[in-house]
Amino acid sequence: MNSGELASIAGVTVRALRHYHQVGVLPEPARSANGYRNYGVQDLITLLQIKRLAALGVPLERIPAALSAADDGHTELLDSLDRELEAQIARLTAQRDLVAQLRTTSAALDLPPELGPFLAQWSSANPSKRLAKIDREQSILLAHLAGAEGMPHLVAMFERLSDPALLAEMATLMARFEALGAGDVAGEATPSASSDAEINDLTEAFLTVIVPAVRDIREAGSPLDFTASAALLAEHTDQSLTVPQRRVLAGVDEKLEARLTE
Amino acid sequence: MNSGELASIAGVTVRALRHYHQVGVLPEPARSANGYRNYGVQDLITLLQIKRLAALGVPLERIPAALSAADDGHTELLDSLDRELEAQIARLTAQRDLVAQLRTTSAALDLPPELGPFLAQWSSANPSKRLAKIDREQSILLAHLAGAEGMPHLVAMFERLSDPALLAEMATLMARFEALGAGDVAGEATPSASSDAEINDLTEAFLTVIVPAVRDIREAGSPLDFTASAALLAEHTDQSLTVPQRRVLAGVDEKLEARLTE
DNA sequence: TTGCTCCTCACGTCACGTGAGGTGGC
DNA sequence: TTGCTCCTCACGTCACGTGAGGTGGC
Repeated sequence: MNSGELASIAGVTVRALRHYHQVGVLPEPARSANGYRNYGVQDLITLLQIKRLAALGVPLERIPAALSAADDGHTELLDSLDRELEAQIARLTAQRDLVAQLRTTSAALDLPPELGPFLAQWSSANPSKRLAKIDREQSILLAHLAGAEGMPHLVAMFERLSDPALLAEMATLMARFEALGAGDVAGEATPSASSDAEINDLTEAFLTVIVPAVRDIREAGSPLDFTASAALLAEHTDQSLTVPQRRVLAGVDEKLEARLTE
Repeated sequence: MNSGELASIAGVTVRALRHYHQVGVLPEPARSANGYRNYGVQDLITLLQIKRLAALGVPLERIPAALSAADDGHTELLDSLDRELEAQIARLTAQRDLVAQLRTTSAALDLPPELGPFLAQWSSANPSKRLAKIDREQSILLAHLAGAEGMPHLVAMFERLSDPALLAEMATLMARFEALGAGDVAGEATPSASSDAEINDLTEAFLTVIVPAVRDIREAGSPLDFTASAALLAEHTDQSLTVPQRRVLAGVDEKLEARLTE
């Protein structure tokens, strides 16, 4: 039997035979005068044994030991294979569940499925692509910073912010916000055309709308604390917003605490 | 943020960052004067997006396209991920079922689980290690040659051969067979001490015991046909048996057909 | 000076797949 | 001479892990 015959009888490729020789699970047979390998039945048997063990998930390296071991000494090997397979299946099943969840909610892939619906809702209420993107990126950051333990609390927060009345009010405010200095993104380049009056007005409007929600969230006693990551979050909004928009945000930030305790 | 900071915030290794740069999913950031990479929040966001898509099973190569695609254009991607995961889980589950089957029957790993119990039974009836090994190897060959379609018929054959009465008779015959020329394995080296009379006696005894079983198997109309592989199977027994043992087998082979039609 | 972080190669992983380039056999 | 099989390198796969060897920063 030469390589081709053995391979086709056993149902493997010739390259696989070579590989088995290389790693030492299948002994090199004698050669014919022309250099062709000359296999015997024993090689076929060994090859079939290799195939069977490999199909069970035994790594090639461990096959020689497994084959020469006493017939009943395989308990340990089978146990470890089973554990390994169980773990792999669990991982893949979790992945598939995630995929299924994303399919049913048809939300963005790059944020946690729990938050997807909120973001979808917000962006449909607020047609600005730019602001929607900022929201999504901010959510990605918040979700990661909150961690798995913080997720339920983050969800609770997002739920409060999705109050229909609040959303309705936010929609008009966001339109005004979007209109603020549209054009000069992330740079002091052109001094904005927006008047200080509009900036102040908008700041106050935001505060009015937001304060009750923030109050509720505070009172819920969420353990979430992003102060350690405030710099990161600030860097993000700074990069993404126009100068007048940043002024509004800064104003809201500055006055929020005072308004909350009023 | 330098590499170490970004990596620890995002929960990846620094080497992973380098890899993402190399394959182009994460842009190279600017460098500080000392050559250190200087990352920003955008890099963190991108990194978190990469982690999330990778966790879904999206290959790195496809991540940039997935991230820049329209939010709702992911149906196709999710479908293919789901199919892929389903197939993988099915494969692993089949493997695990196999492992479980081998654990409960605690049979040899290198033969099909369906045949394991028969071999275990035979080898316990016949304590010769050498003969048991030959049986096992022969079974491995037969199982492969029969293929998946032939397995049920092979099992039926093995079942018939496991008839308790037949096994009891075979046990004593196999002891005599094993005693035949023990010592000169697979070579004409020492002319065997076994008498021609014992060889003839044993041949006849085997025929008497085997003929009814073979008759039943023939009548069952099994579609199995190993004549195409007869040379392979013969090579195997020739290699594994002593000269007098081979004489017995040859005798059985020669006279079997005639006895069947008597 | 010591310890820590950063940097750039570059090989290893696992079981082969896939050419590249060359030589016997019918 | 042509087509087929065999042979030996040797690189590629996928997402990084793991040193090796060298240089700034506190």
